[in-house]
Amino acid sequence: MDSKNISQAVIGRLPRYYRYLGDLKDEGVERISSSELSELMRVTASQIRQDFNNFGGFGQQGYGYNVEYLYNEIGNILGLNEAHHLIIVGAGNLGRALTNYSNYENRGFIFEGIFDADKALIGRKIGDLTVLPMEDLEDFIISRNIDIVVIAIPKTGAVSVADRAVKCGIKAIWNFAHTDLNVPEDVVVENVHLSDSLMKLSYMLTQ
Amino acid sequence: MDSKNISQAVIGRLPRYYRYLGDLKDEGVERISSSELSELMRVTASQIRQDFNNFGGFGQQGYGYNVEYLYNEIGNILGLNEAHHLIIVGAGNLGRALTNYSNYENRGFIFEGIFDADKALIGRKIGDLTVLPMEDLEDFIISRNIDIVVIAIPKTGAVSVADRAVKCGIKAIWNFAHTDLNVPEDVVVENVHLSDSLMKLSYMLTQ
DNA sequence: TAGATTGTTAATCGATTAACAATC
DNA sequence: TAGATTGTTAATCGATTAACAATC
Repeated sequence: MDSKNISQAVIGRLPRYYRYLGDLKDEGVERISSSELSELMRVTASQIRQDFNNFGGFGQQGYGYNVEYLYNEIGNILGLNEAHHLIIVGAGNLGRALTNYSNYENRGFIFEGIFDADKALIGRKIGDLTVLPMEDLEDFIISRNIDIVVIAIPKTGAVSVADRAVKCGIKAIWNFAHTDLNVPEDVVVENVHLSDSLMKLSYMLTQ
Repeated sequence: MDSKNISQAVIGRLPRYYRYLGDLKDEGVERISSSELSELMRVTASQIRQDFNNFGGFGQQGYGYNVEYLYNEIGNILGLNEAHHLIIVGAGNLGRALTNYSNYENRGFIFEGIFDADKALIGRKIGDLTVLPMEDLEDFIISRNIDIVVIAIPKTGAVSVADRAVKCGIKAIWNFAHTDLNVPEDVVVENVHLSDSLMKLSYMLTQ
């Protein structure tokens, strides 16, 4: 819960810890040592202990870590105890796929609306949501107190949508468009560049 | 084109260089210096030069880099000049979204088939493809010489699909399931764990 | 208490940045 | 030739691993 500067490397590993600890918890495992977890996750035990100690000690000498406690603590560090209000811009296949994330795994993420520029899609039901027109974006963000905007449209429209959302005071963008977004310092951007990922795969194949 | 060990950090940056160079090329820019590119991409010029020099010199003292030449070279390093044959397992929204990647940006990636366990989906058309039943997986991979399997199903089925595909000799897996896959050393796995990405976003929001 | 395992310091390794000689 | 900018070496910084004293 400390706010000293945690490196990106550490943060990037937290969700994976969270995933493994969740699985262990579901299997009814009560305690685990850094060396057991190390073997399971194929990382060094040193790294595990160092990572956890960035946030203060979660373990106990001679015993190890309590799985459920550690799971919850990491969840808190990740902010999963807080509710986040999202909208999706883009009601194509990708946007629709992402609406599923509200259900099971990530209960803290509440998808409040989905938008599209295509007149043919407006009014269509996608799960509990109804596709809204782009003109409603600003009003909706403000009235519903939206934190996070998911950009699931091609790069041509992405920059302008990001700008509009930023002007309304959103705090974060989950960006699936193949472009980088320039936003003010206090707005967080998490990019998912699928084509970059596919290129990395391609690179590894040529080796 | 060198095969000395290139670090993951460098490889991870190549697609981004490729993206920026592609844009510059499209804008008709002929040459660029590391310091100009540095400003554009917000990384250090030193890093750019170091990165490129992992693969031999692409530039010229006093001039900089030729945009088109550099773009093509990085494309070759990434293996984009070679054809890759893919199938998608999972014809849900995510699987459907991914079929689009064959079209525009990544011409080297040829999506040959899409599979699903859901009887209701089998036979349905998705773009040029027809949804095939899971029983056909092995025959299809072998007869069509498939390199890459895209796993776009929930984690419950993912491990067994990966195993079946590996047995047929596929070389790589693009994994969207929320689980790690254990595969032989010579099979490449590129994970896209969307929920991990969302958790990272959540973490950054709490800071 | 003895054994186990953490928390934490120190050592190593690798990646990034700075500097500059080579050269177009 | 002079100016510009790379390629590359050296310095710095940060992340990972190893080691061990603290302690449950």
